[in-house]
Amino acid sequence: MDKLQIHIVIDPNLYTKNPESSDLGRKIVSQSIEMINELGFEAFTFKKLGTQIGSNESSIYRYFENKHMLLIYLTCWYWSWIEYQLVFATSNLPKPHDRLETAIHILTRKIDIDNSFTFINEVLLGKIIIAEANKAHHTKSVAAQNEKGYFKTYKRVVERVSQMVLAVNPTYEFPHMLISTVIEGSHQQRHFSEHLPSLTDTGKGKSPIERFYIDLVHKAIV
Amino acid sequence: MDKLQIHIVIDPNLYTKNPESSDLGRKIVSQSIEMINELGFEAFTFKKLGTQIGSNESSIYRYFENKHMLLIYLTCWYWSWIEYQLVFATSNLPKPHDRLETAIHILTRKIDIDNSFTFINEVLLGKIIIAEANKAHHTKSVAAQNEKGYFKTYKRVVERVSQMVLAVNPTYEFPHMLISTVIEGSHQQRHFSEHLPSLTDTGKGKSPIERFYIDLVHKAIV
DNA sequence: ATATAATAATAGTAATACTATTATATTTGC
DNA sequence: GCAAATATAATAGTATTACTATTATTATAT
Repeated sequence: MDKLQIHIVIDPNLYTKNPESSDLGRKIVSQSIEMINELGFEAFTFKKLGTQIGSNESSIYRYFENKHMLLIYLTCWYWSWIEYQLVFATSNLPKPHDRLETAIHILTRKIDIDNSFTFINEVLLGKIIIAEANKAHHTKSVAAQNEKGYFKTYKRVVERVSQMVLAVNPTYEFPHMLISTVIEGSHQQRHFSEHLPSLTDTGKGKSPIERFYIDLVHKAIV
Repeated sequence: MDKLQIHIVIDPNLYTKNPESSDLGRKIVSQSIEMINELGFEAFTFKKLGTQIGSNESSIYRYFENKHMLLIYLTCWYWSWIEYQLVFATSNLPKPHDRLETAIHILTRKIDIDNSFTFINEVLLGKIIIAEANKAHHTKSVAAQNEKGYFKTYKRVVERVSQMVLAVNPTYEFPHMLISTVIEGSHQQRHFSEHLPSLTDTGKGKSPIERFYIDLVHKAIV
């Protein structure tokens, strides 16, 4: 059977020229994911990327204003992808409790490859989000203009799941804090479990991170 | 009455020359805190700092290998300071539950000035930790060598409070994840509440962040 | 008063993050 | 099939960064 081909639409403010519109553009995106993973975001440059994909630094600038915007583009893609999974996976669940548990599962689980999207390696992208995404948050200059556009998808994800929390318990006072804590926390835990295991309790049974957060949310809102 | 003067000792591996040993050194530390706040860590350079304190770029290099090490120094100072408060505030509390609640309070509360430490502005330093500290975590190059030294204090804080969790409930499975989630989460929430309020539930009553996390921990480990 | 250490001034380098200009392909419209 | 438009590549250049090295000056300690 044919694969379901879905298309994630990205806010045009995040790029100068749509990278999906050409071969070079797609190469820029897919190879940048690889390279940011290998080198880290600091050491990653458009010059190196150009060399890697057999193209020129200046050509990359026609797609993205700078490497920060590229990171924002990637982050935005990631959250749109998560949102899609969220909506898809919860669409047929009538019970609020099941819906919420499924949502938390999606937010906290280990990322797997999704063949619906050809030129993006979701596993590597997930690692970038975990390791580097706060750099997008915390850049003073970028903030002003792009905060709105960039955070739109992320906010929507938090909002959606917060609504699921309220569906389970309409009187719970802190749904947004709970969900953003879960999202950021689970990313942090995955990062720690690789680099600083003593800050986690990994190794305890299977999928401890998911179990921890599902348990946490459940107890919090009862 | 005289102020209690306490001295926070920092691992000598984190500096080339002890900044507390000279006037210039103290100026470097205190002014860097101001400047990183104003400019953000990216835009902050030793050259600018030198100009600001009427000294030379190259003189600053005699104290810190580079600006990343300075950030690590500051972060380390911060966690040592938190640890000191933690130990101090819980020292006379016999009941495990009170000890834990006090600890969570210290980890999540808004930072206030502490006159025991003359040349460091804790409020601004706290903002730096919230806004910029993950940059210290997530730099691939720095990681290898300095992770150990740098994370020592942070880990100790997590470990201490995790022990308090276990004192309340010895069977709780995820004490480290819980505490590191609380620490990172509360920082994130303070950042969001200033810049992206829709990701939080600020405005709901007084000290919502503290209340949220105290409630969360309490329910989690019951 | 001299030796030692700390700081400041100056200069220089390699790399980064771009911008601008021009040349060369490639696509598309007619 | 050819001109016009567009996309890409090559080259060069600039300001800034993150340093290092060298030398000069100042303060301090003995």
